Amino acid sequence: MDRLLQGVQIRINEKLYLKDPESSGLGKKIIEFSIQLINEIGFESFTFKKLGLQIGSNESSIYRYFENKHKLLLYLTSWYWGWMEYQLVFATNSISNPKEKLLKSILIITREIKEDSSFSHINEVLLNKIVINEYSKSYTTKEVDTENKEGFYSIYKRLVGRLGEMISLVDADYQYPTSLASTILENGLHQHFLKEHFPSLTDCNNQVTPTQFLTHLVFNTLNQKIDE
Amino acid sequence: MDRLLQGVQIRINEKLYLKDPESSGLGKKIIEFSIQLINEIGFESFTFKKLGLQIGSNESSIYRYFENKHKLLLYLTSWYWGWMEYQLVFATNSISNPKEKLLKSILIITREIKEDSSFSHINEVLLNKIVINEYSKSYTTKEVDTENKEGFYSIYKRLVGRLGEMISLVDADYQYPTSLASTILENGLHQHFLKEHFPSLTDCNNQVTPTQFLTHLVFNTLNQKIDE
DNA sequence: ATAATATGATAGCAATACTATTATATTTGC
DNA sequence: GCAAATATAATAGTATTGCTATCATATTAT
Repeated sequence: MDRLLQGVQIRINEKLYLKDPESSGLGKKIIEFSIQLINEIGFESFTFKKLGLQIGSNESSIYRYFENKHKLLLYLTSWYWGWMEYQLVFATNSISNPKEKLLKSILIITREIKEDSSFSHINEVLLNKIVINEYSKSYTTKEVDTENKEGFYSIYKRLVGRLGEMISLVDADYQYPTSLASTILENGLHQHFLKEHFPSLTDCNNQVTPTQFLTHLVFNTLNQKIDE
Repeated sequence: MDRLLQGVQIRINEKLYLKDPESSGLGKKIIEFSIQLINEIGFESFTFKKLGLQIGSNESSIYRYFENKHKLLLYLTSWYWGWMEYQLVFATNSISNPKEKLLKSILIITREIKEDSSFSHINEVLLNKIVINEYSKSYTTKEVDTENKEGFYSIYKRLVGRLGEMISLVDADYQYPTSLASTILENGLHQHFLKEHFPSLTDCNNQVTPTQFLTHLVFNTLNQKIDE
């Protein structure tokens, strides 16, 4: 994974930024340290002023890259889903058996990110935590419908689409492939969240992973055995 | 349902308010109109000042009932889950067949609330929409662990517990009853959200309900046929 | 009628979420 | 290597938010 990604750039909707953060040192610092700071203090308390302080830069300079922190969150999460999509396609491309392919996809999507692939200034371990804790805030706003039209969620939607297709390839008669796909994505995050903050609301723990739960759920729903 | 509920009060954690909103006319107005206003403008834009304006009351008076809008949201959503629990217990109490009981429970939990039971100042149709759109904000905060210890989520947790037990009664060997229960609760809301804002991410629509999707999911997962 | 309590009005304060302006670096193009 | 262009920094300012405090005026209870 590592080496290969160095040549790949994840394409983010251009309307999410005023100036491409990948185009300068300051831009990259904004991305790198916003991930750290959001993790530390949470998205609500996070401000451009505090970020400026952290990176020894000025609030006004950050505003030249992003209109506001909401757009920054959309940028970060889009990057995450783009990265996820890349991993998914890369790892499953060569698999022809539909069941095996779906199995692998569920693993990639629902596993915990434990090591930074360190191909860039983006720490995927921390970004994964941000997505677990804050992703829902990016779409539970009054502006969601206009922002959806602007294409701010298109990478995520594409990912759900890919997963839905894989489900249909395993069972063409299954009636809810898209709902099941979105459930895997969303519940994958949610079980990780519960494991951390509400252990009494999940069976996942250090022994049992969200991947196991969801793999069992999906394959039983599709009336398939997991044969290897 | 209607008549009976008039004699029942939903018990909310006392730490969520400074003064019980059920204890006065102003308190009830706060609840009634906060539900309306949050629905109209969204939780982010909602402020006590705006609410005061709506009910012809003063910002400072509202602060005598609730410390802040976050506590108010916790109050409203706790009420919702308490109401849901009441409906669940009431409707399934007399059912002895475990499968039938679970089937009914899934229906109650995942159905759309279409009519106001109008036994009080609380509009359940609007409150259901708030829960769909804003519930995740009540727990995706940096304070979630302390607030959890204070018992602010206890009603929701009890509800997941009840559902998990019902699942185990259908299939005692199933390994993930609690995760499945929390998935039903959470994904029930999420599919409704997707139906409204991201129709391409769900198979649910005017013909297909989240209830159908989740019923199929749960019973297949438990390797059960839905026999009636 | 008086005392207690609830509500309303007003003021004020620190932080947020910006925008605007001007000054100073840094980069680039010739 | 220098001027011009561009990027960043510093400072100031504004409306709004999220409160707290104080005092005045209703309302209710005894």
